[in-house]
This record gives sequence, C-alpha cells and structure tokens, in this order.
Amino acid sequence: MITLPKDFSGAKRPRIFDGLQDRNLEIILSHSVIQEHDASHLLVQQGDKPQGLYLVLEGTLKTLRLNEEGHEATIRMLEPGDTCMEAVLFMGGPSPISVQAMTKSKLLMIPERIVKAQVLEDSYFAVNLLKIVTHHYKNAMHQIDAMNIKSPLQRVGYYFLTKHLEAGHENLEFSLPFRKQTIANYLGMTPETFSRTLKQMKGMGIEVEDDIIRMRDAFALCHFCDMDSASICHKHNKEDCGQCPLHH
Amino acid sequence: MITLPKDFSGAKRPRIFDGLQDRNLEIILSHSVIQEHDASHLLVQQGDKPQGLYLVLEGTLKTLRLNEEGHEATIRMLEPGDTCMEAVLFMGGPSPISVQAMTKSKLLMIPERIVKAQVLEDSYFAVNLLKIVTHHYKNAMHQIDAMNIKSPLQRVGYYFLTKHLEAGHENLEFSLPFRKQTIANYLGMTPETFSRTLKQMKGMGIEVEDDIIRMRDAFALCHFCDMDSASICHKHNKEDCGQCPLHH
DNA sequence: CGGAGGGTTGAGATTCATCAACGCGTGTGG
DNA sequence: CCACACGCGTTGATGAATCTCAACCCTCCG
Repeated sequence: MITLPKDFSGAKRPRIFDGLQDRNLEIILSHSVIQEHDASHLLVQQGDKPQGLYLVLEGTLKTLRLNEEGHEATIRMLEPGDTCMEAVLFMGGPSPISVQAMTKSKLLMIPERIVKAQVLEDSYFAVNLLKIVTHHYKNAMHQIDAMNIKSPLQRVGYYFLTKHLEAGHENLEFSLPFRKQTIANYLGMTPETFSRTLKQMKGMGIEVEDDIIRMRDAFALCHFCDMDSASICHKHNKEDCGQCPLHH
Repeated sequence: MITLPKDFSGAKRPRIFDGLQDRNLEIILSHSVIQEHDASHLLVQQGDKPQGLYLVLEGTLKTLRLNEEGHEATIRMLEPGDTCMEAVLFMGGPSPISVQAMTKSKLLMIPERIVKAQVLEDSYFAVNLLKIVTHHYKNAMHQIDAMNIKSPLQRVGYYFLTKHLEAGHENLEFSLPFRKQTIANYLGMTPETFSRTLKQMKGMGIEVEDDIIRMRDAFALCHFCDMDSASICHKHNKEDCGQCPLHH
C-alpha cells in the first residue's frame, strides 16, 4: 500500500484528494504506482495514448507542445502537489501534449481506468477534477490573452504578481520556482527578451538577484493587477492601491 | 416547461445533455430560463460573479478578454449547441472572461446552483461537463501553441483543416462560420494579416471567395496536419497523405 | 444618394527574435 | 590542483515579421 508524504512542502497539498473519504482514497492508492524519472526524460509524448493521471511527489516537470522545427511551447510547469494528464484522459484521442521532467522526479501514477471509475463512483472526486481542470483552463486563458494583447513587461509583471500573492502578500521577497529560460518560454518570449525585461523592471522598484525577486514596496506590482488577481489580493479596495489599472 | 428544439441545425447536438436520463434533464430544464440578446450585447463581463451556464439555441457569441487599452483577445466562438461559462462556475471567484453576442441570440441559462447540484447528483452530467471543459482546454492549448510557435499561415491552415474535417472529409468546400475579423482575432492576428494570409493560400490550392473556402484537392490542407487532427482524419495512414508533416 | 461597416491593399514603423560573443559558476578529468 | 568544457544567463547588433495607419472598394440599408 502506498502512503502519501504527510507534508507537501511549500504548503501545496494535492487538491485532487481534497475531502475524499478514506475508503475512496485507499481504492485509488491501492491501484496506483510510484514512478521515478531523471531530468529531461519524456514521460508522455504528443500522440501517445494517455496511461493515467500523474501526481507530482518530488521534483518539477512541464507540459509542452513541439512543432516540426523543434520549437517548444510550454503549457504548464508542475511542482510537488500538482497533477497533469487529468484533462487529457477526458479529451478522447491521443495526448495533445508531452510531459517532461525538468529535474529528477518522483510521481504517483493513477491508471486511466481507476480515474474514470472513481469519477462515476465518487462525485467529490469528480468535482475535484472539475475544479482542477477549470483552474488549468483559466491559466490557459491568461496565457492566450497575455500573448495576444500584453507586452513582455506586462506578462512578466503579471507572473510576478501571482508569485507574490502565492508567497503571501506581507512578503516583499519571493523566488522563481523554475529556470529563467523555462519561465521565459512559458510566457511566450525568448530568454533574451526575458532578461531585458527584468532589467526594465529594476526601474519600477523590482530588484532581481539571481532567482530572488525583491519588491521596493507592497505596491510595486500593482501596475499589473487584473480582476483575477484583485480577487485574491488583500490590499484590493482596502488600502491605497492607487496604481492599480482597475481604478482608472 | 421548456422544450429544446429537436433539431440543432448543423448536426451540433448539445453535448451537455448527452445520455442524460429524462428525469434529470427535466429537473435541469424546469429550473432554466430562456434569454434573448441583441448583437454586440455583453451578457457577462470580466469580473462579474457568474450566474449560470449558457447553452446557445440560436445565434453566435464569443468569449473574450479585454485589456486596459481596449484590445481584445477572443477565447472561443460559439454556435448553436455550444455552451459557455460551465468552466467559470467551477473556478471560484469572478469571471475571467466576458461573453458577447455577435448576432441576435437565444440562450438557455441554467442557474449556477442547479448545475452544481446536478454534478453531485448525476455522475453522467459531471462527466459531460468534464468532457466539455477538457475539450475547451485542448483548444486553448492549440491556441497557445499556435501563437507561440506557428506562423500566421500555419494558424489559418490549421483552423481551415479543422473546419474541413468538421464539414466532412469528402467535402471540398466549406464556409467560414464567423466574420473574418473575428476569426483573425481568435487566431491572434489582425484582419489585415488574415487577409494577406488568405491570398498566400491561393498559391497552395485553396481558393477563397467571400466566406466560402474551396480546396483544389483533398490533400490541400495536409500540410497543416498534426496528431490531433490526424486522429480524426479518415485519410490518415490510409491513402497518400504524403504532404503530412507527421510523415517526415 | 449618402453613410457605415467589412474587407482588402499599400507603405512605414516597431518590436521582438535571431545570431554571436562574453562572463560566470560548476563539475570533471588529467 | 588546475585546465577545460559546459550550461545558464546576459548583452549587443542586426533583421525579419507583423502591427499600425491610411486609403480604397464594395455591399447593404436607410
């Protein structure tokens, strides 16, 4: 029997198991398997028949699409507690994405038939999946919008804002969870453009030292606020918040 | 009691009701309301609390995001039989998207609480929602990938390929279901670039006359094939298919 | 007849990707 | 212990691609 690590470091508990009864959780775990992969290994390739759902226990991975020239579009970047391939299981057909380990990783793989059976059995599990997939979809909308109508500066700023809010709004410092080139590609720009954009942000009160980001004050990122970030920002509509584009 | 139109013209039956028991369908319909909206009316605005799920009965709509400068990113374009806001209901928080009628439209609105109750009650309804949302997510992935690593020609080509496959592979002619500028924005380019791209396609055996697209032969769009389209293409791995980039 | 909106075409400006070189830290093997 | 190669990130110069702006044609409709 597989036992989950009690502590998902970084306060990220796997949302996929939220509120499940022990009995149902045991059914899932008893049919799942642990997998380990080295950095840069491709677990899933575009066009593969999906095998199951992956829960990240240790390490980092990304989901991506490749074109013929070998250029890559990063869809998501995963940390412990995150899952992938849940959505693909319900799309029907081959996987539209590849999944690649960015570091040595340890995963829990829940086979497709167990996932599909549990969705029919346990409506809480079904709702968990719905919440997870819709959350991915929301991020995808932000990506689309970002690449269409946002400048590189705005994209980086918004990304930083979400990281800042994740880290806790009282914290004026946070760190980038991935390699810069990975984040750059996720944001739809080259590493060079990303680097130049960071330099540009120094003039806006945001200092960058390697992968540590320091904000001059709590409002340094308010330029990049939108409705979605405002709804989870504690400053919104309380304190100053004057720079916020929503207040124009 | 609301009765659904028997015939959803264009062979698009609403997937949200697929395989539901009459009893459960009646529960949903008895709590839903019909809405009508004029062209260009905004049903939902970014930041609104979502009211419910919308099923298009007549007309066309789009979901979109706006930035401060008024630039717009089209997320989806809806025809009769399509639904929207299903995903938003499960995201929590305010709606990240606006929904706008492109033509005079007639909709069925299923209130949020009915949707959420039915998901817990009826696992088939839950699975329908999962399939729909993951399908949207798949399209969103294509959009992201397209804007990152595809040229305008490839984006238009892929869009045409999907329309061609929808229309039936034996059909060498299909029509654009939306205004050109709308499609252009959906594909992340300006109407000008879209127009120039169409001209470019004439040299590849694809004639455009207003909103009618004519292919010289059944392989004219094979350049733009990928794994996802291949899995629903009847020519794939059967006949020639030589231009297909998958075969290089 | 005149105006409005969609679509097309042309010329110019802008922006970002590309290519190349460099600094730096790390790990490796002689 | 040092030399070296390698990967990541940065910086600079260049060019290509697409957006922008403007003018035009066409159809539709009052």
